Amino acid sequence: MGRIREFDEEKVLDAAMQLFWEKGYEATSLSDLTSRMGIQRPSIYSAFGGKEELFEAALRKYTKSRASLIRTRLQSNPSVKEAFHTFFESVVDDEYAESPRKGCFCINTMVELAPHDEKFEILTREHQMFLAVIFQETIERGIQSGELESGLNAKAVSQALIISLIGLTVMLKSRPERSFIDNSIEVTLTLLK
Amino acid sequence: MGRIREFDEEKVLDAAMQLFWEKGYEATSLSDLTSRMGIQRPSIYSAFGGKEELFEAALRKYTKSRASLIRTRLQSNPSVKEAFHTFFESVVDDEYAESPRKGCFCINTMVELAPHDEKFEILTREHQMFLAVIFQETIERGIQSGELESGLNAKAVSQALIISLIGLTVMLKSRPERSFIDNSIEVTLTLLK
DNA sequence: AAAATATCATACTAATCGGTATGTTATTTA
DNA sequence: TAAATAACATACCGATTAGTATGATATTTT
Repeated sequence: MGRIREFDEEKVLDAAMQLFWEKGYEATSLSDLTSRMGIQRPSIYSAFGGKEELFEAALRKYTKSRASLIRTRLQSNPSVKEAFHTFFESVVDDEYAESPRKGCFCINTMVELAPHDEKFEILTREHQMFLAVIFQETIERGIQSGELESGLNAKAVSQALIISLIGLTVMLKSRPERSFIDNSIEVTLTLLK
Repeated sequence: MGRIREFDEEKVLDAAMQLFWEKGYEATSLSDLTSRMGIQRPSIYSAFGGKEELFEAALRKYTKSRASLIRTRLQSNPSVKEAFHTFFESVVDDEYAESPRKGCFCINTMVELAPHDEKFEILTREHQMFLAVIFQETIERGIQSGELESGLNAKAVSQALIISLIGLTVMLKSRPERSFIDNSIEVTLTLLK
């Protein structure tokens, strides 16, 4: 078997994820990566293949954990309206607390790589579709509990909320006044009737 | 005065704009620029200053023309609801026709540069604020004509629509099914009551 | 213990990056 | 027409890029 690996693959992948998330693909160099991951260049290549494969692995790790976090947050509140409101505001709070504003790794990738690389086009689209399903299930729960109108188009509304969430996340990068964001959330969530 | 400039500054700036719009700042090299602009490297530096200044000039040109286009489109329809619907769908149509999907130059910059460069944070934010005002004026026109309810919060709704437009534009880069987008627009525009 | 194997760190590669120095050509001013 | 000026094209700069060859080190298998 030979010498045993000295670094924790999950830990260094996590470090790479943070870096790619913050700076994007092109602007992150292998030197940046080696210093942040704490391992040497050839170790990256033997463990992950190359810069692009490492990026893909980091993105997959991100989307997986992100989807599970969102599902958990939405399920943790019996009121669907409150659940969405709390969730949207928590996204905003988290982002306002951060500098620089990293936004969402998947959305960043959608903008930077999806138009030029089908692999990332598919990966990012499927993540958004997955989130849309989580939203839809949550809305359907609200309809069944009687909190939301039975005539509500759960699918269409969930898709509109996904679009709004993306827009919010992107807009936050330009550091708008908080009222702009809060107004938008307030108005958009009136779609949950 | 010396020798006269052989290239049209507006034309080469337009070529640079197209390139930055399509590939972003980092992924666009000086070699890409010289071949697309049809001028030599030192000409870029003497006319614009450098890569970053050229990028900023290109972005300013973009935001200026974009805002004026949007204003025109929204004003061209006496019905405010129809105006927004037609406008949103035209954005989608334009993007579906394009390959690769360039999206919005300002939004791309918001994602790539705004978090790391205050100059672009401000520039992109102010463009969105400007668009929000155009939206608001349009909504207020609808209220005055009686097409929209007088109780409508024009400012808040316009901000929500800006957020949705951003989300739409970004989401389109992952080539989602058209129904996803159309559902979102349909639902979101019910905010115009 | 010896052979095999896989990870490690160092140093290197060719290519490309943004930016510039240099000398020539064209135009204006005096 | 001569001097001054500015754009032109070519060729170059040091720095950095992603990726790799090499040899030493550590662990497993035989």
